[in-house]
Amino acid sequence: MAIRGRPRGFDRDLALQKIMEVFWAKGYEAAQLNELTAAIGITPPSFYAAFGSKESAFREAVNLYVASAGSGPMHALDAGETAQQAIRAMLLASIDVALRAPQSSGCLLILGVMNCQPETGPLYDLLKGMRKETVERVRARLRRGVADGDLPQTTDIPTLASYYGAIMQAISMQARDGATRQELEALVGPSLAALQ
Amino acid sequence: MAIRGRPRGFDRDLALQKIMEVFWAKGYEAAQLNELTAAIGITPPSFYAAFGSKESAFREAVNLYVASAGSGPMHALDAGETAQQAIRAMLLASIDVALRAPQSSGCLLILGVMNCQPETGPLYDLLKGMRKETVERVRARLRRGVADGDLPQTTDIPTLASYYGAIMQAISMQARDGATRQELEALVGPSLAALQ
DNA sequence: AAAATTATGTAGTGATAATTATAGAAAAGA
DNA sequence: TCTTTTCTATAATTATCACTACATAATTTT
Repeated sequence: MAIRGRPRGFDRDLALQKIMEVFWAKGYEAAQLNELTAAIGITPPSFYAAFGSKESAFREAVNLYVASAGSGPMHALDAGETAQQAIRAMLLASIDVALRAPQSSGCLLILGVMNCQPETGPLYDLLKGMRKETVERVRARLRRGVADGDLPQTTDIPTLASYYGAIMQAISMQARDGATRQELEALVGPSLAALQ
Repeated sequence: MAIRGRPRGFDRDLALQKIMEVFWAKGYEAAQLNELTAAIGITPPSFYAAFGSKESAFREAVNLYVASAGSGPMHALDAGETAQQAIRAMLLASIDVALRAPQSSGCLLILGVMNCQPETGPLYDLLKGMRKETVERVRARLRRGVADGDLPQTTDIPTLASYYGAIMQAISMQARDGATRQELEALVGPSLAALQ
C-alpha cells in the first residue's frame, strides 16, 4: 500500500542538507527558525511536521555532518601511513572543513553550540561527547603508531591526543576569526614538532 | 559644591566587578540583565542609569578584566627571562585565568562573545581585536628573544606568535569543556616543542 | 464520489528578555 | 521650607522567536 495523505511538497534529504548548512554557518543558537525554513523554501508547520523541533533537526544535522562534510579529518587519520602522516593529514583536513564552511567558518562539532543559552546544555554535551570521541580515535591511532614503530615507546599518548584535539579546536576558532588558509596551515607545522 | 541629587545606593566599582564576573562566567549573550542586576542587588533602572546599556556595561567589564583578572598572561610574558620561559609562563598563566573563572571557565576575551546573535558583531570584533593585540605582544617578545639569542635567527616569528595565540584559545575552550588543571597543563608541554 | 489521511499557509500564541515611563524617595541649594 | 536634581522601584512596553490552531489543499482507500 502506498503512502496515504497529501505528499510532502519538498525533498526531506535536501532539506536536511540545507538545515545542516545553516546550522554550520551560524551555530545552533544564532540559526533562527525562519532562516531554516527560508533556506528550504517551506513554512514553519511543514518544518515541524518533518523534523519535530529545532533541537531534533539539529541532532539530525549533526549526524549528517559527521557522515558527510565533517568526515574528512577522521578519514585522513585512518588513511595516513605513519602516525605522523596521519596526524598531519587530519589537521590539514580540519583546515579544509573549517574553510569549506558556508559562512562564518569552523567545524560544526566545535562551534555549533557555544552554550550561549542555558537550555542548550544537552546539545552542548552532545557535541562535547563527539569531540571526546575524536580524541579517542586520535589516541587509538597513536597507539598504533607506537606499535608500528613510528613513535617511541615512551610517547605520552593521552597527552598528545588531547593536544591534537585542542589544535583542531584552535583551527576552528581561528577560522571563525577570519584566518586564511595560509594562516591556518602555519599552525600545523609547529604543532607537529611534538611528534619528533 | 557637592554632588546634587539623591546619592547612588550602591558602589559603582563593586557593581562593575560583579558585572565582570557574571559576563566572565556566562558570556555576553547568556548573561541576562536580571542576573546582572541580581548580582549587584539593584533594579534595572539603576543599572541603566549607571551603565547605559548591557553592551556598554560589557565594554567596561572587558576593560576591567584586561586591567585585573585577565592581566596575568601578558604580565608573565613580559616578566620571563628568556623567550622560552616567557611563553611557558604566559601559557601557565592562561591556565590560571581559565580555571579562576567564576563558573563555566575560560578567558573572557576568548569566550565572552561567540557571535551567537547577529547584533553582537561589534562586541565580537572588539574581543577579536584584543586577541590580535595579544598575538602582537607575543610577536614582540619573540623578536626580543631572537635579539637576545634565545631563539635562532631563522625563527618564523609571525607563525609562532599566532600559534601560541591559538594554544591559548584552545586552553580556554578545553577549560570550558571541563578540563582539569592537569589536563590543561598537558597541553603546554607539547606546544613548547616548537621552540626547541 | 465520499471518507480518511497527511501536508501546507496564514496568522496567531506564549514565553522570554532588554529597555523604559511614571511616580516616589533622598539628597543639596536657595 | 521649598525647589531642584538625581536615584530607585513597580510595572509596563516592545521586540524577538520557537512553536501551533485552524482552515484548506492534495493525496489514497473504500
